[in-house]
Amino acid sequence: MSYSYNHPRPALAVDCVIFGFDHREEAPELHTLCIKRNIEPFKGKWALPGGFMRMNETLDEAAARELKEETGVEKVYIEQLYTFSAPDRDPRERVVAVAYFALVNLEKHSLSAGTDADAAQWFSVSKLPPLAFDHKTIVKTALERLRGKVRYQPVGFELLPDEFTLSELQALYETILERTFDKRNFRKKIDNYGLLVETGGMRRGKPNRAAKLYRFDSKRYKALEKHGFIFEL
Amino acid sequence: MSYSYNHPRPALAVDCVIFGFDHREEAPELHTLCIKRNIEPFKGKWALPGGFMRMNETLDEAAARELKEETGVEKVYIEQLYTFSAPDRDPRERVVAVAYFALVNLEKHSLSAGTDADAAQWFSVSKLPPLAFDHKTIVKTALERLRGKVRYQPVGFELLPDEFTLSELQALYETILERTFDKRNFRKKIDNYGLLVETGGMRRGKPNRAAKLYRFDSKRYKALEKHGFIFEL
DNA sequence: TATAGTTCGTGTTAATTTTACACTAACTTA
DNA sequence: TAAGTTAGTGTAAAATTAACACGAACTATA
Repeated sequence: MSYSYNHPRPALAVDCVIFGFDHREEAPELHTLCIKRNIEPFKGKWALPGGFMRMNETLDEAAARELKEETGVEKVYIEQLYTFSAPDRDPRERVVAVAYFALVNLEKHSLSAGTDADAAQWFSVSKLPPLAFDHKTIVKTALERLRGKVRYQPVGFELLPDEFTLSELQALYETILERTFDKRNFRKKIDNYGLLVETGGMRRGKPNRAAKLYRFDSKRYKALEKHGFIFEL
Repeated sequence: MSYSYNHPRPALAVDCVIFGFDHREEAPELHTLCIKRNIEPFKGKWALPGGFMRMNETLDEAAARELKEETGVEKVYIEQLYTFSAPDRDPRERVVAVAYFALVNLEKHSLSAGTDADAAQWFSVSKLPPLAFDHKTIVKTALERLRGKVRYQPVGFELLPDEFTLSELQALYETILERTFDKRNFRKKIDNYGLLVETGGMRRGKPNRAAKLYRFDSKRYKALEKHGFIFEL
């Protein structure tokens, strides 16, 4: 058994992989929000936002807090990803990191003009800069989890604005899963689940036919989920 | 950013949910291996095997070590499950627990006659005794993960002996997923994947027709997996 | 104000996959 | 040798998925 409360202890940090998606891009991509470190170690390098857990908060709370403190992002979808514990992942001393991943609508959370571009920046996941610590591994793990998750849980909507078009939704799935879908078949499937509601609005502003706007009916999903319904794309 | 290495720190423990399955039972059930605590807190209560991470090992290593030390189980399938951090989950002081789940063949790991039944015992997951700390929550989380995982990754085989019959495999899936499968359809599907190899042996000893023995072809699975193949039940 | 350019929205058919379903074979025990 | 039990096998109907093309609606600009 050997429980003892007097072992030396690692520091315990949380790090957040924040995925953002901008449906307005022509060739949309997943993005991740990185922070430029202003202290050692890895001073000046890009890193995932994060920090140490406090003794009066849970890890979930610590992740949400760091997210807000470092990037202003709050009230978004966030879930625990994995705990990383390579003994040398921090060059100074032992730090175990509990990684989280968050999904945000990049449009809503695009960095305001006044923001110091040196402090925080979105990078497309295919063109990440070198990252501090083992953060590259963390991002990779988060991507794999997102790809797995998106197929059987409707989390993709978290990456879109509240109102979105079916084409935007399709582009999102095509981006994440790196494949294409047939437009009519995709719509048929989404339609059948009955999880989308027309808002009445239209997406205008582009030189082509306007598209209907929908929102995700999360109440209905929760109800269906209880009866064993499984979303699957 | 606010990285600092001088915060107060929680203790960091690992706990293991060990799932075992005995194909010889008439109404087979999933089991979990519990340890009786011989020190405070929760002295005398059942708990998941676990202990503190050491400064020179990873969490994976700590989990494997505790598993072996406390139950003798080694070289089995094990993966990180989730990190639990409720501030009051340990009545003494702050302890964050990284939970793992392991899958073992209960037959191979049944407690040898000499073992002190007071020290370690298998419980069917539907009849768990009260558990120390938040270990009940951990088991519940592990079960959910196992149910989700088993459907799209061939981990079920880890719960069976190296050689098993198709009926045993079917009973395993029916037990975990709490549903039944049609015998012919089940076999057809498994057959199509081409992941089972006849060993030539037969399961004898029961007063009925002997059944062919198979083993899981993990090499073939790994090869297929690389090309995007997804096992799905 | 007409035309070119672009995305939106829609239905049918064939192919594939999934489901439902029942009997004989093989072995053991009495 | 008969009774009891599990092993092993195929086919047809139903449901799901995949393939495929064109008119509608909107904007910009000629």
